[in-house]
Amino acid sequence: MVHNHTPDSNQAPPARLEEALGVLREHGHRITRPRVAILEALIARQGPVAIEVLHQSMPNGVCDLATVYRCLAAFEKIGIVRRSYFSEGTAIYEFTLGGDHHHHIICRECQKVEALDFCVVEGLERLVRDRGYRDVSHMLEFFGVCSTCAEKPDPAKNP
Amino acid sequence: MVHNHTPDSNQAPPARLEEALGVLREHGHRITRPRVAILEALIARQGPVAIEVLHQSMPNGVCDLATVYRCLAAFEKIGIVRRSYFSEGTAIYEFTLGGDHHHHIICRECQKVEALDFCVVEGLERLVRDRGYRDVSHMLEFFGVCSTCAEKPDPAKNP
DNA sequence: GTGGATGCAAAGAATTTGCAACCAA
DNA sequence: TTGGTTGCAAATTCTTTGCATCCAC
Repeated sequence: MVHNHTPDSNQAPPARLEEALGVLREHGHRITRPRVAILEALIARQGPVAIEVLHQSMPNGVCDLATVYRCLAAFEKIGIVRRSYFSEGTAIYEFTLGGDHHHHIICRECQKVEALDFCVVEGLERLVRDRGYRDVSHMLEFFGVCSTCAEKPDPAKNP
Repeated sequence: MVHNHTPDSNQAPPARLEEALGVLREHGHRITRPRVAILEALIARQGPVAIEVLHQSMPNGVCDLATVYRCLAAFEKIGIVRRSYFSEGTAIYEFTLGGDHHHHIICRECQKVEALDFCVVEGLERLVRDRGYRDVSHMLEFFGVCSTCAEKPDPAKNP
């Protein structure tokens, strides 16, 4: 039920990067060092990430925070990433190319993300469509405190 | 499957207000004019509202915006309201007392929100708990373009 | 060479907080 | 009376934007 090692990829990372670069080209966007770095960080993360966290996970000084915001906004428009706003109010982005539709379990303490390979909700989208809605999509995420964090007395960030 | 008129109330509005005031007292909070006004506006709304919108819907000058933020945060702690962050990044609060757990359909164009009275996901939380997570919760929302917006050539904000 | 992209800094928007005055219990 | 609340304003945090410079094509 839960993937531990390759949470959300059906393709190897290099292939996913290539696919993303291809989509960028198709849309007339340029392939720049910051963009490649952002995509690599996104793919490496294998799940939803906050922009700030993504930026910090990138090689020192390879890219400005403002650029991360701009690129992710551009990536979203052409379907490379998905943006959402979990419970904390800060934007979260997730790489979407080449992966199955799935959901996550996010630890409230350490923010660790695990993917779940089931989705029982798709059938429900039909009900929403029957209601007259078009382009229906959904978002489902689980939150909790992972066993590792639950054992620690202090809420230290330690996956 | 979809409630159109009373999205999330099993009780009449006055009863809901009384229940909320009772919860406030139980937790040692005071009943003030701003708080009653906020609760009334929340109950009248019968669904999720953005804080700014809620504030504007209240009687002229009855309460400061900062107070709305503070009260809603307090209400959330004692279970009177639920906070979430749909797609726009601004916080949304919803009155929850006397209502069932449920989810929403949000129109991507006009942001109209309708409530759905089912939740098939709760059973799945068990799977997450079995995985070792504690304090498990989930978030599920549907997005789409409502029939009214789908008919309009321009994406004007018109529910 | 040229227009799209980036870095830096400043602007905006949303939310939180400090503090003195206020009022519900 | 008294500590919880509020209003107002300043401070934070997150995100967007202006503009000169830079670089991918």
